Amino acid sequence: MSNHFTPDHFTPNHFTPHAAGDLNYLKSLNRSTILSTVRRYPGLSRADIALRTGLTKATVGSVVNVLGERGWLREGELHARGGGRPGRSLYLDGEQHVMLGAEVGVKGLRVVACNLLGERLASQRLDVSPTTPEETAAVLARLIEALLGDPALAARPCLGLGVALPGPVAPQAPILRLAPNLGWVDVDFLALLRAELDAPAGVWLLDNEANAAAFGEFYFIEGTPPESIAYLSAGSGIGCGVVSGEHFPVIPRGHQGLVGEIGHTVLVADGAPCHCGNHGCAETLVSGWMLRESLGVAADASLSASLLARLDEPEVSAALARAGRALGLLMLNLHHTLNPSMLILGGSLMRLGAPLVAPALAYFDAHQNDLLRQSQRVPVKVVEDSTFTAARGAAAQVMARAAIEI
Amino acid sequence: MSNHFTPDHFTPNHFTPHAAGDLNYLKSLNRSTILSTVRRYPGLSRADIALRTGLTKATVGSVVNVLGERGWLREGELHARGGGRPGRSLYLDGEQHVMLGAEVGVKGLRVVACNLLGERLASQRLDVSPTTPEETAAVLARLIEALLGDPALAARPCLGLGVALPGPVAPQAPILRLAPNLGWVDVDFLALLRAELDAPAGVWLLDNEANAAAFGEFYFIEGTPPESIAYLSAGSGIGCGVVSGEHFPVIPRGHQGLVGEIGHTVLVADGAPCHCGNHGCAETLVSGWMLRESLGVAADASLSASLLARLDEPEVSAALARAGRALGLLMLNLHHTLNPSMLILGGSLMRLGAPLVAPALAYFDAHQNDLLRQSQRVPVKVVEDSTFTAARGAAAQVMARAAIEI
DNA sequence: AAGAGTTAGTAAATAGCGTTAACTAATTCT
DNA sequence: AGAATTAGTTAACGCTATTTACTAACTCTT
Repeated sequence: MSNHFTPDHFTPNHFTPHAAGDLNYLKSLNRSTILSTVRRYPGLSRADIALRTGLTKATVGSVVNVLGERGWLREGELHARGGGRPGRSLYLDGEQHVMLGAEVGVKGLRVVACNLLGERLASQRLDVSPTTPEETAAVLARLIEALLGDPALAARPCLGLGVALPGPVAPQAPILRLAPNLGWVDVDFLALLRAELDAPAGVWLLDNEANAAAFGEFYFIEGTPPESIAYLSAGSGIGCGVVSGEHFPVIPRGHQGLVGEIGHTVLVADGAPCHCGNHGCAETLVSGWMLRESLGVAADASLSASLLARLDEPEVSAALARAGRALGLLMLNLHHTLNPSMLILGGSLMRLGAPLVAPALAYFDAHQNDLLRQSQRVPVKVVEDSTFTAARGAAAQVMARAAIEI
Repeated sequence: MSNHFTPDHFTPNHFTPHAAGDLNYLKSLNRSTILSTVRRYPGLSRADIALRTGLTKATVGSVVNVLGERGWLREGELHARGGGRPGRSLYLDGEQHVMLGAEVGVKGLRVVACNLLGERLASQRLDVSPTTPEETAAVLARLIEALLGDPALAARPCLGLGVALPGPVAPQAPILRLAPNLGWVDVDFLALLRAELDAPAGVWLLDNEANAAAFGEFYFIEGTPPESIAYLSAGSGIGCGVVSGEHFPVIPRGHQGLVGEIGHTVLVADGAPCHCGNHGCAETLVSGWMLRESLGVAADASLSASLLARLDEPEVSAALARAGRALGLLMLNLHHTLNPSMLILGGSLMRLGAPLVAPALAYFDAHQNDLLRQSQRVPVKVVEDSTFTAARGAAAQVMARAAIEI
């Protein structure tokens, strides 16, 4: 029978049947659904899960017990609802498996190890700008080895490794297409990494930084899960990842992996030249590289620290306000094209804080049109420190994939 | 067991498991997969289908035979490939079932009846501008009754009725949210229609015009099926529908049904006022209503006929060229946000022909950036006459839904 | 304090799915 | 005419979730 879990790297959990299914598919579908129900609603009992998923108590019971034996679920306290026999609450087990996640950013490398709850167990960072893909893979490999040096961590079963890169990834194969801010083109980064590293068994995945971050924020979100989110990543460049799907979150990627490349939507016809070869892109109005160039911040200096120290210069504060309004406009356009039910702002530019973010939110609020006003204001969440967000998101993708391959 | 086929009106064929599945689900999944394989590749044999879907010959054979008995499939000629026993080719049966589709447009009403091949068996049109929702429903009901007056048509089993409207539809319920160009707000059009019409049994669906058109163009496309398409509908307003998914085409709608509302992306910060209550939207640069207003075409006159007759006026040809370039820019932005693998241009503005379309295509070609140049140019198809495109698309959605409910 | 009532969870029997393996059918090639 | 090859069907089989009946564990009532 055809395999629903072929390692299309880009569909770590894309459960939409792209093929027919057999009984194994059904089994895996239901096991994953149960697992995701516990992830989204920690503390449910077997009976609660049966009610929510539509499966019978018998099915849920047997699946839950298997997942318990394999270290994915643990039982917790008894419910106290009154009535009859109390249900036993179920949780993802944070003490067994781990996933590794890594990010290659324009300004540094990040590596994390997470448990099934998305909690960071350990992390490593190196604030150097990547050079060639080969050298970067070697450095990242050493960083991962350092992380796995912790014997407590190395003793846990590892589900795999996810890597996030600052550029679109081909939808058909785990290959970086183009990273304008690194100067990389068509890089098979996982192969380079594999040459340097044996370490984690399991799935190896590659994704765009914004997609990875979006996935992680959606997958491990606390409270009532939203239908979908968009993670707007504002750093050296501007990108955006979208995730939706309750049990099997999907990242739309499009034909060339360009879904959410809103930094290169043209806002000024024949405007200022952009790194991408076009003119008047959103990145020419708001982005790390544009602020750096226009305000003269050295490549090796911290953009946020430099600019926050110069806030009294009218030129600087005006530039940040202008960039903030452009960001607000991008947020509006995002809602008329990808229309998420929640917007998360992240990326290194968020460290600039209110001088950038306040004008963005104000513009966004002030320019809602009739279409948007028809329904409740879409919530916006700001992640001030997203140092490990993309790396953790890559780890989340590993978990999602592993969960359907159990 | 929970029902995977709950009439979420907006997921006529959204087969992504949003719930666990039982054996019925599996059965329906495979039956639909086989059906869609025949739709996409007419003339395959049972053995071909088995190879393509991964199902066994035994399963395919039994399912195909049932679908034949129920009037969905018919057998055709024998293959002539040499080798062993020739396979018998299979086709969707165009002689049995019909689906009805309707469109309420700013300039008129359209109704069609299609067979399973998407062929138009009959149609009706009425070139009047809709007034109130109630009156429009009554007029449309009479039009549908007129269509069903044909006894040959009325004798066929009908799968249902799909209706397309010029505005975003709520993702949770079949309700029109807002049609700026009709002045309608929160209209339950299917209920109004039901009050006037008993006629077709089966599924009743409601969708946005661009989504419906996109669905139909994708569902009934000839030749090698693309992974995804975007249908850019340029009429009184500018909208866009996206469809992807080989066996179970999905229309992303987003939280408020605003996916693809690119006509209201802001391209000029604080630009000209738009019907939507904002300023500087794409529709202020290219749209039927904007051309009408700026070039002084009466509301009851045909926009394309009027302007084509005035092409020698420099003001008119310059305005069309300007609008065309804006359309080209929108096409570019579309590729950096929704990134379809094929772009189809439709809508009433296409009747303007080369004076509008040529500048659009030229701009699109000339401004491809490095990201787009990384891969093959995305094909663009122009539908000159899209009178019945949306109505047929609505009918296609009915078929897709019916196919999983067999 | 004991029993009724209620809900959680388990166990065994059952119906239905796709697969497997063996078959028949229909063509071409030698 | 027979071997080889491919298409399609049939019956037995293993596995799935369900159904039905049961046991377990609590609260509430009397």
